[in-house]
Amino acid sequence: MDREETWPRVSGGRSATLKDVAGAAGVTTTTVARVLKESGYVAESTKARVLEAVATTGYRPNSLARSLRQSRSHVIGHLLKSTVPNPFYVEVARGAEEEARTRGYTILTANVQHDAETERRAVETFLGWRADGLVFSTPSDPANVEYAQSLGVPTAQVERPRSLVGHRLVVRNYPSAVAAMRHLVEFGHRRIAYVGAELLPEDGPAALFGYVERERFGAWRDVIRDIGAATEGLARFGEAYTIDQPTAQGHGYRATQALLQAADRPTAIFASNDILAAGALQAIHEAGLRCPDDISVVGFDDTLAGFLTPLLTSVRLPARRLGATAVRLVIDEIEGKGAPDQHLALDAELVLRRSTATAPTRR
Amino acid sequence: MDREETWPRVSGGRSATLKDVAGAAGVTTTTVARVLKESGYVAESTKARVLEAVATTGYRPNSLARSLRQSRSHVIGHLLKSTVPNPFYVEVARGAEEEARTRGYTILTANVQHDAETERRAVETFLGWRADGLVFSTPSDPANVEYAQSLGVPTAQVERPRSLVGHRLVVRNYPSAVAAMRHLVEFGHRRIAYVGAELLPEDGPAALFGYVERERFGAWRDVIRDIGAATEGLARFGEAYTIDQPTAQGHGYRATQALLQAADRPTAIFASNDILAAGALQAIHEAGLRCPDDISVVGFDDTLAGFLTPLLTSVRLPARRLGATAVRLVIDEIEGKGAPDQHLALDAELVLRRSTATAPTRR
DNA sequence: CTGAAAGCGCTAACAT
DNA sequence: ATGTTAGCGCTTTCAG
Repeated sequence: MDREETWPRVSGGRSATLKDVAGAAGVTTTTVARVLKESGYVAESTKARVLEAVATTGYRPNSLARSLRQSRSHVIGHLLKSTVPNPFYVEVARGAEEEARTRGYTILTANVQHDAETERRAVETFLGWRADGLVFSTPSDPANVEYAQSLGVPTAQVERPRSLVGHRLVVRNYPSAVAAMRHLVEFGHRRIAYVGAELLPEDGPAALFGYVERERFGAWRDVIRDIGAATEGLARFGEAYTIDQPTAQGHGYRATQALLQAADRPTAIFASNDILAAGALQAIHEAGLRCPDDISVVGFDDTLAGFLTPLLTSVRLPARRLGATAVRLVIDEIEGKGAPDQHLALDAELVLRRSTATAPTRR
Repeated sequence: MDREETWPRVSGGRSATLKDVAGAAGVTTTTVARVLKESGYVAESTKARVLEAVATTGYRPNSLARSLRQSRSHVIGHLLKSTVPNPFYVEVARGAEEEARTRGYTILTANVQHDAETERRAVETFLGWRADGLVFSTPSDPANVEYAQSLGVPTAQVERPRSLVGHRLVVRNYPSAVAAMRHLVEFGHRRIAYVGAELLPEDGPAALFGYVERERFGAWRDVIRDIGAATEGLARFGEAYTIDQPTAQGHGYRATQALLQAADRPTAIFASNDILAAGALQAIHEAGLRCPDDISVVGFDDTLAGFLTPLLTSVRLPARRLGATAVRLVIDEIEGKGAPDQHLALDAELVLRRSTATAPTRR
């Protein structure tokens, strides 16, 4: 009587079931279900009694039972290649979760590193939970996508598709990369280096996902050609997403170091992601040069840009929308609306900051 | 006969059940279950037949049905406050998933921003799926932790607990913060500024989670006192985890700007996280000064350190272990091993890089 | 407007 | 060494 507060619960520690609610309200489980789903005719008086019973018993629907009965889990499995530290994927995950929530779905996430085997196990786990759909951001092995798809489970591949089956969502890198290059050209730069990831062959298995690097590099090459400038020795390829743990230095740093030692060094660097650009800034600083006074730098992805010195001009990817759209396509397919195997391209956007400026006059 | 390959499946598109396997093997579901669980006696010959049937039908256990039947989902809900961009939480998530996987559990993740209401909804979702335990990294509202706990669901709070119930995992910030300060002192610094988050009152609701900032600040204050140096005007508090979107500038930048304008400016800055340190480096650069020649900087968390110029000396948090340990404590409690309400503290580690050097001789 | 009954796929106690 | 049976909590006909 004088107890402070008590959580509504069924005695015994187990949580209340429909039956408990029905018992408390003096009706059957069918009626309770009708009230909760707001479907079918229920007398106002019984409805009130049921609602009260729901409150006092602390009833919470059991998603397990519902999913089993309906053969529909309302679960979307999300395989995230969360290359640490990449805020891009965090944003993709957020977009995915928001979209899923508004549509009454739950997202199950698995952080897959670069590994095909871990990815396969994650797919198995998701299918074990009878996930209604799968989102790969991004896939490690096309076989895993095709496996799910062959089982009739809708899939979407985000940013770097590896298979032609299921939905594919890509980023239109080329226009914004061209914009970044033109931005440099407008500042009078003609000697612009490219520091990026290794290009993958246009045919063969890498054809699909290699488009990212090809578009970024293509923009560099095309603009350089347009202005009739030189390219020799100015394109440097290497491992783009990791940095050595002990030295904290990677391809961006080393490539820039090499570029700066050349007799005719570039006045600007176009890096194919922010991690590489960060390395470029470190090398520039160590060489006793200043960005953007001596050399301009643009990055890509806009992940680290706001934290670097100087603030980095970069291209922002539509991460959140990528995640949300992937989930939307998958749910639409699950629910029988919308065409399968859609292929969408989303736009990126150049964000101007402080790392670009007028090219220094010729030494 | 000449079909290339066919995915093992039961006709009709639905996935195979125990019954399908049993039918194919000419036994009952019980026997199949026994073979799959490797428990009880099964004749070698039947075992072989069953295994073959499993393969040809493409049987995959239904976790939904199993969980419902056992009243144990083997699911851990993980509420992640993924303040973008914070690789710390990504690492916590990885640690949690690895531990869960090795113990046969699945992690359900929800990215909760700073929001108590979103967190509450996520808890509801997890409980709807009958999660066996919950990990808060970190909680937004103590009521949500207490709610789960009151329902008999084991919880763990990571890094910044807000409630005294359930397991709590904290980081021992003080010793490594002192180490960072002593490192500066050994380089001859005496005028060391503190740039950090607002301190929270030691009593009241913030007492619990405010320890992080109090320990970091306390280390600064204690070492400064030990060496008998000045503190006036050298501690700057503000919003520590976000930066303005348009200007990409935050407290770290502005506080440092102010410190540098003072007549007797500090020779070193102790920032209470890497985001603040990044801002400090930006301000130092813009003021025409050089780090570490003119001014040294140390950060905390080691999230951005490897990407900054110069490479930042910072304190690394045991993120992965935090996630793994939280999951371990929760699972142990679920399985009835290990004490409830444990309170563990994990150590952090100073990582020396390039942003600290000998103090400049007095101007 | 409400109830009875079957069954989603699995497990576990109890036979045989 | 294998089978029978009941039931986890819910939804969904089908009756009334």
